[in-house]
This record gives sequence, structure tokens and C-alpha cells, in this order.
Amino acid sequence: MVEQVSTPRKRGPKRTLSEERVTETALALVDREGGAALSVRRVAAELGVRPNALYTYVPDRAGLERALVEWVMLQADLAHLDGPARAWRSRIRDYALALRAALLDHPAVAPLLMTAPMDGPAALAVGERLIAAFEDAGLTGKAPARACWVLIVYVVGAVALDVAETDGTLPLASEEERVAQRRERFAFVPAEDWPRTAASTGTMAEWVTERQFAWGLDRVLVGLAG
Amino acid sequence: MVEQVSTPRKRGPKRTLSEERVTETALALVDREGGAALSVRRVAAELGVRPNALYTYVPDRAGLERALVEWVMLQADLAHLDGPARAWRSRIRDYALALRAALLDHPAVAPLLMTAPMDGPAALAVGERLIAAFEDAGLTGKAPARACWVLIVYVVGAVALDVAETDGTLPLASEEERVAQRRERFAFVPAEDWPRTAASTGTMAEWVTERQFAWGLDRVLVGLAG
DNA sequence: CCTTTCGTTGTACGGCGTACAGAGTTTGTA
DNA sequence: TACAAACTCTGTACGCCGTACAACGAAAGG
Repeated sequence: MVEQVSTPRKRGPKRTLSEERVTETALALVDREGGAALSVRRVAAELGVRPNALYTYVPDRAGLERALVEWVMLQADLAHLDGPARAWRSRIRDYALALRAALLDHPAVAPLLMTAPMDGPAALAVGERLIAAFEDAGLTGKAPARACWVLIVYVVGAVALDVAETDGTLPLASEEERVAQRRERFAFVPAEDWPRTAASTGTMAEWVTERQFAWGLDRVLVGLAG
Repeated sequence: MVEQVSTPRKRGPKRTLSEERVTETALALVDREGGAALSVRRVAAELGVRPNALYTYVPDRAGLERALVEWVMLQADLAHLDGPARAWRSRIRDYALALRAALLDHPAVAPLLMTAPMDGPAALAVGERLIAAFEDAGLTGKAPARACWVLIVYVVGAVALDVAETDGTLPLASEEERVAQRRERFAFVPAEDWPRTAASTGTMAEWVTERQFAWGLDRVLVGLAG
């Protein structure tokens, strides 16, 4: 006899919502109006419900944010991290690029990654596979776990800095547009005060590109595992 | 005749405050009560003034946050980045450690670094010298500016993730205490589901240490400049 | 002296997170 | 079958928040 695992049917009235509905509504809201628009009251309004009704599905506003983080992290396919040991570099590389893409698909969520401990199930799942990949790269002892942290810092930090220059709403401006904006902003750096900066504005404008991200990623991987 | 540069004495009544006083009061507030306590009204109250009086010194709440970021970044001594070309590695290393320390001295400010573009004068000054240091390391073309971004991402990302596990108030728990807390949190990771994670909890608990930061920093620098 | 300029206050508005009590619905048990 | 318990949602309220706007008083220029 298998124990009844499917909905033991609780007592009270049927729920009109679900944690999923709440999370996805919140996600749609921040995608449309940016991170500043996120609030318990706004999400409740979108769902046609009084604000306090949400507290059935989410412990508090911070919990709502955690749910968003969890949801978005799950969008990056962990399968990228699986594969033959000899392919460890492309496994990590592909996953990092996928995670970046997932975060850029919901830019308002990226800052939330750095405002709470990353200890959800999604983060655990990533860590587990990332450590395995670094072991496949030949790292031993403490090195795999340490390298795992460095990689997470790099990916999450890079996306957070990128997104900090946007309003967090979708659709995000194209890479070209964002680079052009940055080029304009850097145009007035005085060359007498900051010669090297003034000479590098072209490259610095490209800091927000996938090419720059991939360049840095490859350098980091070289440093971590040769 | 040199133009009068010292206080041309404006018309209205004397100011009772200064941008510095506002910034430093805000900083003391967040150091004491954490980032969530930061508000225009709280800072005004600390200064014995109505909330709207602050708008003389700061454009809005976001401007207040930017001022905090600027103030804290200036605490990391840029002189670390100067020195002989052959010492490029220790120059960058020392500065990165100093910047981390400055941010940890005001933990509530660290998250603010990722919520607005890093384009203030302090950031420019860092970039200028960091690019020079990477040129001294032998990088040419776009590489110095690209490496500069990677390093900033690493430092700021690392500190932000560290701080995300604290309440942002001073004094911060000691490194040992924070590691011990993390060890407890990881103690219940089920080894059957996450074998590598479970085997690595000791190392993962140490992710918030200066040793881990320095380890990653060295790997990143190796990747960037051999 | 009078006008202009400017820092500060008083007041107000709309929004926020969430605590608390009560009403209504569903289920398990007597 | 009736009742009690459990649970979800609403109504209401409190104390915060950022900041717009008008009015007042102090200082300086002509």
C-alpha cells in the first residue's frame, strides 16, 4: 500500500489561487513594470484579491521575492552541466551563458539574487552539478567547491551590474542600443583627468555584452582549471 | 586676478546642514540599524529636521543611496593601485582586499552597488588605475578594460553575496561565527540527493571568508594575466 | 529699503507591509 | 446528520514611506 501522496485535501474552503499563480503574476508584473512595481498589493490587485489573501501562499514580501528568484533560476537548464568529463569546460560555459540568459529574460529579478542568501533548492541543485563539473576538470580537495563559488559570483555579479543600468522592464533594449547608450555616457570623460579611461570608452561601452561576459568567463575558467 | 572660487555666498538663509552631514548620518543609521532602516524620513529625524529639508542636499532617495556608495568606495585607498609595473599583481590584489574590507565595514551599502549604474567619480578613478595596472601586467588592446570589468564584478559580487547573509548592521559577526552559522545551515543537506554538496559543506561554509575571497581573486588574476 | 533668492516648515496625498478580527466554506468526527 | 475544527478570504486599521506644494522667514544685492 503506497501512502496517499496526492492532495490529502485540507479542511477549509478551496483555495482560489496557488503559489505558482502568485509567483507567475508577480513575475509578469515586474517584467512589465520593473522591480520597483513589485509589491504585495500590486500582485494581489492583479489577481483580483485583497492584499492579505496572498499571505496564504507566501510568508511575506521577502518570501515573494525568494519565489521569484527560485522560479527564474529553474529556467536555466541544468542539463548543460551534465556530460562527459572531458567536456567540463563547455558544460560550465554553456550553463553560465544559459543562466545569464535566463536572468536577462527577467531583469528585475537579478538584483534580488544578491539581497537574500542563495540557499534555495535551485541553488543547491546548481552547486551540486557545478562541483561535479569542476571535479571532472581535475580539481580536488577544496578546490571544486571554491571554484563553484567563484563562478556563481561571476555570473550573478555580472548580470546584476548589467541590469543595474536598465529599468528592468521587458523588452530589454537590444545589446547594440545599450552599448550605444553607454558610449554616449562615456563620451564626456575628460581625457586629461582619465586618459586610459577616455581611451577605453569603446571597450567599456561593451561591458554589457555577451561577448564581454564570455570573454571574462573564459578567463575565469582558465584561472580556475587551467 | 584669480576668480573667486571660495564660497561666493549665496543669497538665502544659511544652510543648517551639508551633503556630507546628510551622507554621514545616513551611513551611521544603516550601520546601526541595517539597510532596511534607510529612509529619507529617518535620516531627517536623526538630523533634527523635517524630511523635505533633505531635498536641498540630495535629489531624492536614490541620490542618497548613490552618495552612500560614493562615500564608501572612497574609503578604499587607491594608492594600493599605484606602484612599479612588476608589482601589478600585488597592487591589484591589495586594492581588491582593501575594497572588500571597506565594503564589509558598511555592509548595508554593498547591495546598493548593484542597484544603480557604477558611474560616479569614485568608480571612474578606480577604473583608471585598474586599467593602468592591467596594462602593467602586459595586457594590450581591449584586454585591460575588459579585465577591469571582470575584477570589479568579482569584488562587488563577492561582497554582495557575503553580506546578503547578514542583517547589515555593525558590528558584523566575526568570520568564525558566520562560518559556524553556515555550517549549521548546511548540516541538513541530504547526502543521498546532493552527495557532492554534502561532502563539501565544510568548504562551502567558508565561502564567506577572506581566505576564500583571496583564493578566488588569485585564480581570477591568473586567468586574466597569467 | 526693497526685492530677489533660497532653506525650511506645514500639510497633504497616495502607496506600502502586515496585524487582527470576523465571516463563510469545507472536512472529519461524534 | 449535526457539530466542531480547520482553513481561506475580507474589512479594517496602523504606522511607515517618498515627495509635491505652498507659505514663511532669513539673508544678500541693487
